[in-house]
Amino acid sequence: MKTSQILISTLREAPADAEIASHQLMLRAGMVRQLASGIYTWLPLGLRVLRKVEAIVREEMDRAGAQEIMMPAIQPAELWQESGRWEHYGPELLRINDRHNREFCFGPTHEEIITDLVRREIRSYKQLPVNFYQIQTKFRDEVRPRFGIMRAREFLMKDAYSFHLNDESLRETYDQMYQTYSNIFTRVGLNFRAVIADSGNIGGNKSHEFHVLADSGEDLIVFSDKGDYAANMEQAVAVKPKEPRPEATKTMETVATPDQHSIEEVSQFLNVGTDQCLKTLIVKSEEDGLVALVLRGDHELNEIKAEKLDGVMSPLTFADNKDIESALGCGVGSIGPLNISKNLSIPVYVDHSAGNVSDFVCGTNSDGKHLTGVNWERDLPLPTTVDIRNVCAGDMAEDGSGKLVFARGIEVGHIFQLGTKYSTSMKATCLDEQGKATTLTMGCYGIGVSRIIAAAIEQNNDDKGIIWPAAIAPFQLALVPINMHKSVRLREAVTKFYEELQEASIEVILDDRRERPGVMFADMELIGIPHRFVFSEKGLDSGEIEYKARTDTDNQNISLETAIEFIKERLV
RNA sequence: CGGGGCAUAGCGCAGCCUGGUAGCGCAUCUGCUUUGGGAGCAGAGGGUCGGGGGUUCGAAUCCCUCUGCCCCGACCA
Repeated sequence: MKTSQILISTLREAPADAEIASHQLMLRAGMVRQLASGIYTWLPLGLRVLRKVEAIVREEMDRAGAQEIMMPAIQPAELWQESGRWEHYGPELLRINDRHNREFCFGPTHEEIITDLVRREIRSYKQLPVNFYQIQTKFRDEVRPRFGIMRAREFLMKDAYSFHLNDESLRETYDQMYQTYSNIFTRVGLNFRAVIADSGNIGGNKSHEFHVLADSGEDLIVFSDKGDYAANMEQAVAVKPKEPRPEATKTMETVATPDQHSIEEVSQFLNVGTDQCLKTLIVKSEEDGLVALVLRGDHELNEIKAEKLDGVMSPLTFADNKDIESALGCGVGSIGPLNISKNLSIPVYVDHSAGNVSDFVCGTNSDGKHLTGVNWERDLPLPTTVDIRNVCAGDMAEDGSGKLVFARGIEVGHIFQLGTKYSTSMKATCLDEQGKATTLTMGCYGIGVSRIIAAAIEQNNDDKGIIWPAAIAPFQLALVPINMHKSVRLREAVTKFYEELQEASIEVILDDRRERPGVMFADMELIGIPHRFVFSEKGLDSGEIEYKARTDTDNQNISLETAIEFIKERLV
């Protein structure tokens, strides 16, 4: 390809809207252009990258025995009503009506469609297991699209759905997909990590997210500094403290704490650590009542964990000030666990760590005073403790292999053992060996194909621009001739070399624009081509051309004779 | 959904406070010169100042309204 044949639309300055590196560079390098919030056009260069990623995903999925299909982007409401998600999915689901005023949606995911297909087409256990996938445009009307292609509303996704007669078969395919995903992200050239993820509401199911590690990542992931344990923040288990609770040494006293509300204020006022204070959060229960959650003052509530507790409303909803005033007779800053279950008969859940503090400070359920020297079991009963907090850096990993460290990640893949959630509601069955109708069990596996590109740039860029991993670069090699228009000899030598490279199936882009060298260098670096040859009159005299990898700091001269061999070695 | 900000040429911005026929840099086009890290000179084109309404002799500028885009937040006891 020559630059005269492909749109090179580079920008010297980043558009003011773009914040993070990948967004700025994709715009500056002419990979994408925004049409509306979260909706992008892919320009020729960007599309070449997208197709590369797609090809890798497709190859690995095919290798794993999955079958490619393509389902409609527009889906009828009936199927979503059948699964129950027409009501539950919320405003992220873009709903549309056709000319007959029938209801449809633009697919944010395809469980309903594939389940409908499979219940019609798959009759016998002999056809199982089966794994269908597609690479297709999705639309999710995100609360807040941001960071360009990273969190777009319209985006390209690979989604796969497997169907099985039993859980054992599901686990096999799940493990295979885990391996396939690792292969894909390794081939793309990403530094990634698989982490344990939220397994949803269906018990016993497993889920892993694949995260590309990057400081700009929206997700917080934690992993063991020594072992294999890795999880996302929502899911990371805060283990129960091993050491026993210290003995009580103080007597319980009520102290005046005028106008001290937050944990910070109270701990400073009383000159005790925040880890010696307990905070009591009041959330709504399923039956329109209240539930108390008790945490150490220095710990954060994990809402995902909390909303799974018996009786707690899901999604987690904090009680508002009015409810608290009327139920407890005090402001939010003065709540304490003492007598709360006895007097108000609301359930109390105590976090493991909070249950392990002695001589603690807490609210009294009346404004202007707090209790000090409070101790579990002596002053109030300690219920069975639960895990309802976010882990902290330095906590012990769940598998005991080491201490937890934090990193930021960009979620590029998610695999999930769905179970029978959709096959039950949509009655997807097939006949087993005994000729009996059996509900299928299901797995689903997603990859954010377009997001991979943003993630790759986040991990690979410098002040000059993008540095593509070789596997997804739009071109492998840039040919930059200097003053080609002034020298017939140079033009002929470059053209001959270019044709030889094409013969050798090397993906080369020849910069045949009549630009000054600096412009061509800057553009090829911004676009992120991994390798570069420079041709000049001077070099031809000695039969040499200049080579520089995108990541090199210096040029090296190599013989034109051996240049093709030279580059071939570097492209393997 | 709540809060904040922005909207002037393809991109980046100034002008607005204090109303008087719209400007800078880059990019684009033409010519000449130049040619190893985003060239120089000369010239040219390109704007319903996001839309609508109002005030005024006169609105990019003041007022109202709508729309779009960006950012932050949605863990507080």
